Amino acid sequence: MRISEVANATGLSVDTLRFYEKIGLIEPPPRDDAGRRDYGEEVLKWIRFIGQLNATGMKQADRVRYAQLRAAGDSTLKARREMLETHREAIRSQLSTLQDTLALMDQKVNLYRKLEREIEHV
Amino acid sequence: MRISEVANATGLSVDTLRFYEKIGLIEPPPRDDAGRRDYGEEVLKWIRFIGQLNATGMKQADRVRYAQLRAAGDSTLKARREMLETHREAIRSQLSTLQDTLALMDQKVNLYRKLEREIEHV
DNA sequence: GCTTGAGCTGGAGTGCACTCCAACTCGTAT
DNA sequence: ATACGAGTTGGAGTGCACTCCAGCTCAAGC
Repeated sequence: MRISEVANATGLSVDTLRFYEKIGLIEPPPRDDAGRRDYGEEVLKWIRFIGQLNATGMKQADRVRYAQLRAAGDSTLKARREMLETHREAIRSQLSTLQDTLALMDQKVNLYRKLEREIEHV
Repeated sequence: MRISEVANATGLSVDTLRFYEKIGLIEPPPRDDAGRRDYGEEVLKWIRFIGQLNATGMKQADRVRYAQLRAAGDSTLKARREMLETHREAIRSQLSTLQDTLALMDQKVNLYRKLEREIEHV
């Protein structure tokens, strides 16, 4: 796959893909005869995964660290698991913040509706 | 209340409080005889609220817009309610991303534990 | 009356995560 | 043969949300 195809398939820009490679978040893919990046299919799964880590608030430095552990092979399984467990806790705490705030939004929206009706009736 | 007390009570820094005032997120409080900011208690509630909007991903520009509507009084009730409803939807979508990713973390952690055991037994 | 500490202002600096640019090389279509 | 589009590099620029700084004033304690 060429870089533009990966961009299309993932929603990342071509520039972001090269940037991710530069910082070590994506393994440098092999090149074709013209020197162009030639990605394998498996990169799509990886990009989706780091996208999920991103969307759930993992810092870039940590994603890079995870990527490097992954690239280093089986000896880093424990370290990777520990990172995921830490992130899992971060997600749990975000979930509870979001749930609290969702309840607050519901409450405020109802209050505002009520106030809007009262003002209308003046 | 003086600015350092507000900082202490909210966890924001003194600089951030002044910055929030500069961009219109906090109403300029009255000053004492020496020209120092003299905050009322109600600012704490407001800061906690904007902190929740922040923690749930509302952009600064939108929080400022909400603050300005609030400062403008009752005629903006509808606009504020609509902002909160929009944000409520954003929260719902974040919740589902987080839940999906939490499930994925659980799955991966279990897989990693399994692999660690297998490698240990070699 | 002098030091210390908190607060003040306007403006510069920081860190993160991209995003864009100039100047170049290839491969394909006309 | 040439024009065009997609790709390449190294490096500069952007936007967000703070964070820090210099140089100042003021109030309270010794």
